[in-house]
Amino acid sequence: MKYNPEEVELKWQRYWESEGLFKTTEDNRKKFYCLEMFPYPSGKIHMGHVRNYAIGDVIARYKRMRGYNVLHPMGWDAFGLPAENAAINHGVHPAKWTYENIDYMKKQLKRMGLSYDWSREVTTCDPEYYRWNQWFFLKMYEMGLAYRKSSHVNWCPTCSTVLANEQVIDGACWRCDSEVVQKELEQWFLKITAYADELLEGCEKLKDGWPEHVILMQKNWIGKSRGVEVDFQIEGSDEKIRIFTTRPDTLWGATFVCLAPLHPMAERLTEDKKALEFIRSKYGMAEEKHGLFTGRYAINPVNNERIPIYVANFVLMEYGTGAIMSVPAHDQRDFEFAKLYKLPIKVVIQPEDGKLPEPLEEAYEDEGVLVDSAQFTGMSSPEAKEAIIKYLEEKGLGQAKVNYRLRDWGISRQRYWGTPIPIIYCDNCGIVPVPEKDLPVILPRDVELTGTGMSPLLNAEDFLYTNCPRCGSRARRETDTMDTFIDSSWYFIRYCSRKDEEALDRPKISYWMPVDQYIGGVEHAVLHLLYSRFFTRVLRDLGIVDFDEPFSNLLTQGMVCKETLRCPEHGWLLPEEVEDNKCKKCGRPVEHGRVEKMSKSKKNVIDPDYLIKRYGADTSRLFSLFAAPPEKDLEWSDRGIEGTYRFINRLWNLTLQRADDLKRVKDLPVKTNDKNIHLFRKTHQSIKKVTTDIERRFQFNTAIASLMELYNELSSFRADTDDDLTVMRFALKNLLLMLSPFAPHVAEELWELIGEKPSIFNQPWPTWDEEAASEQQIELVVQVNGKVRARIMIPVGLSDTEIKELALSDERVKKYTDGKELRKIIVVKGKLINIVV
RNA sequence: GCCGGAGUGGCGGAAUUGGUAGACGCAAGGGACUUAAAAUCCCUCGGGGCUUAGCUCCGUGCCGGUUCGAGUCCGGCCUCCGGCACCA
Repeated sequence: MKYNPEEVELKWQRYWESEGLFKTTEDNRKKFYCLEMFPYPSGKIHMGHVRNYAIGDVIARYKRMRGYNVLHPMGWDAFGLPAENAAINHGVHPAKWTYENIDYMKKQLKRMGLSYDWSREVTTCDPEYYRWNQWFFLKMYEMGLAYRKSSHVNWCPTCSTVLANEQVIDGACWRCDSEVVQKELEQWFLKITAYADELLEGCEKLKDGWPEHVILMQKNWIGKSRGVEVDFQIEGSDEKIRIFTTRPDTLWGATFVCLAPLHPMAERLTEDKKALEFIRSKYGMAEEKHGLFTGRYAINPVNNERIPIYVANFVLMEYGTGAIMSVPAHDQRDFEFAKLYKLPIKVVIQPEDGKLPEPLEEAYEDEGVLVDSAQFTGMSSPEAKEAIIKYLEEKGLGQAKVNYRLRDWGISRQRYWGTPIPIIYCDNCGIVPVPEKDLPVILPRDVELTGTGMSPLLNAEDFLYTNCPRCGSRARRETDTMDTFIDSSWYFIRYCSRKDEEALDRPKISYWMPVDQYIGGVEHAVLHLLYSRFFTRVLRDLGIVDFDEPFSNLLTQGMVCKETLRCPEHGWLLPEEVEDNKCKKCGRPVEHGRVEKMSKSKKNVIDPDYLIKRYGADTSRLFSLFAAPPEKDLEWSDRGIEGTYRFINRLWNLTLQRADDLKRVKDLPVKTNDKNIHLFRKTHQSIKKVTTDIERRFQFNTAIASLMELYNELSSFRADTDDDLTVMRFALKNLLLMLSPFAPHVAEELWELIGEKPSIFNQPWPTWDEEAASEQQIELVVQVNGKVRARIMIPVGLSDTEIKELALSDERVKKYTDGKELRKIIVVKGKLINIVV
């Protein structure tokens, strides 16, 4: 019988479903929560999903066999802009588009044979899901964590809508390419900065379970820095300018003060409003520096020097106090600004070894020794920082201060396809939160999506107008919807109970949470993970959860990449548009580009549907796990998947050939002999290798390699006696057990074929016997002066002296040692001996 | 610019704490089977040299160091990939 993946896979998928094998409930076993980042239902799954979910499924199935009660859910990150664009471009309602995509993608995931408990499926655009977004928002509003503030946003004048930062490409709108302007708009914010320090400190707890670089990115994003705020008196005024600096050791080198263009004092101090307007228009443009002298001076509080006050486009209003002291000698930005406007540059830090050149060619930003700094002259930078902060505090001139680069999270979106923000604006009562009993505030279906105006909800009158919950008079609803990152900030908690159960079931949450293993792309290393960590802490403060960190372990998988093909005339090409290395359309030679992340625009994609049809789910999964370790990028290879397919076929054919014999014989124990002991030992070695490879950072590629080795041993084994067959049965059973998390369907089928009862997933993971795995003889490597000169087989357990004697008496070794003085002999147990002459 | 990560055969990748570099797979070459092809199976497979059943030298981006011994540790460079990018 020929291996027919589709037949085998559908058979077992039906079996698993009818047995309810992956339905999970709480019990007294040790739990394991295995979670993969849920997809956006964009239409079809792509190879990145295949890889992500294959990795997660191996872990879930493996942990299950190790006796854990495994929670392995799946759902849909279903709100978002593409649905709205589909509506605008193709006239299909976002809801219809989204739910149809979900249907299709769910079929695809089921066809992959993933071990999900679908009864917990989450769909974020479902009112029963997003009502909780609204509930959390109301709670945060009560806690003072949600507030409304006017802020500057990216605005596309052509589309007349707000753009997220990632939708601004080189200062232009991603959709229509027109120049993006800054506009002031009232927006809702969540006070994530209230948790800045906690989120930073929490990184320590993640050290064991998260990749170092992700923790680092989180830390950088939070960006804690210690410094001091200092007041500079404005000459001829009672007012002071408060600046923030992390370099109080350079205070004596300040030669001017700069205000952010939007600093309230910039307006007051500047006469030339036109010039100020110009500087404001250059705000945030990193390429060029622009400044405007206000005509006023400030007094440096430490030396009473009179220094000019500028407005500068590079000074950020959002960070620190929105004003800085400028020390051009020791800050490159200030240096460039000083050069541009011919301002003095005053050196107050000298490097420990040597002297700075005069004139300076660039700022000296490193630490050093203070000069020309009154009583602090001669101190080192770190020591001076402390001393000067103390001095400023004592004199009442300044105060130590910690700043974060993390900003509060702006969650308002002028879009339709998202969670309505549950707020009502009443002319009498002002901002009124929607009462909890009125949740969910349902997103109306019947709206017109044109893509050019403001939020379509502004035209949905039934939605827009309501009565004020406080005074009953006619009032308006908030028409902005929430950032979709809200949806994904707590979905892992919703999975803890089934769809038809209570959403925030505390005992269930405390049983399953935190997530033991989270798996997803590194593109979410900052935002999604940070927001989830923030939400978890808010939920903790609400008494809903009893832990701080939602994800104990994180695996960030690499991208799936493929070579790009390009015709000089027709652009990117699909493989089938190429023949004999030439473009089919024009016959020009094809350029083989770099190996890049698969993307539709570059046409270097592989369609999972095609793969599964051609090779089956098992081969597709196995290859994506074998081709590279999970956290590294995976390079697609057509030949590679053929090889994986051949492996499964070989295993299939071998099992079928011997199935009758193997069914006939008993399981172990058996008396091993010189011939079959190799296979017996190899099996134990393989169990050890595969288990440690999975346990130790999920090295599935090498685990699969050892399964192939075991297969190779098995296929070259000639079973002559029943004892031989028993050993063979033992080897094959273990091979199938170990293969089952990787290629579940074929493992299940072959398991049944050799007379075992399904399901293989109710079997425990095999264990190895250290003694049975150890070799009787080892190959000893003999080095002379570090070079390999001989390899000799020796029995295990010899003493160092015996090993030395054996090594020194070897002819090949003698050649190098004869007549020479032995200086030192190093013996590495069980491996190697190095003779130094 | 700053902060990370990586660089190993023709290719994807192995190599546990410093201890046999190249596991496993792919490609390639040779052979068996076949009327033939595909599929399958077997053998070879980092490079050079020699007196070629063997022996020997070189070899993990480059230069240096530590060590009996370095792909692995240390210092300095080069290239590629990712993140942040005026955060004072």
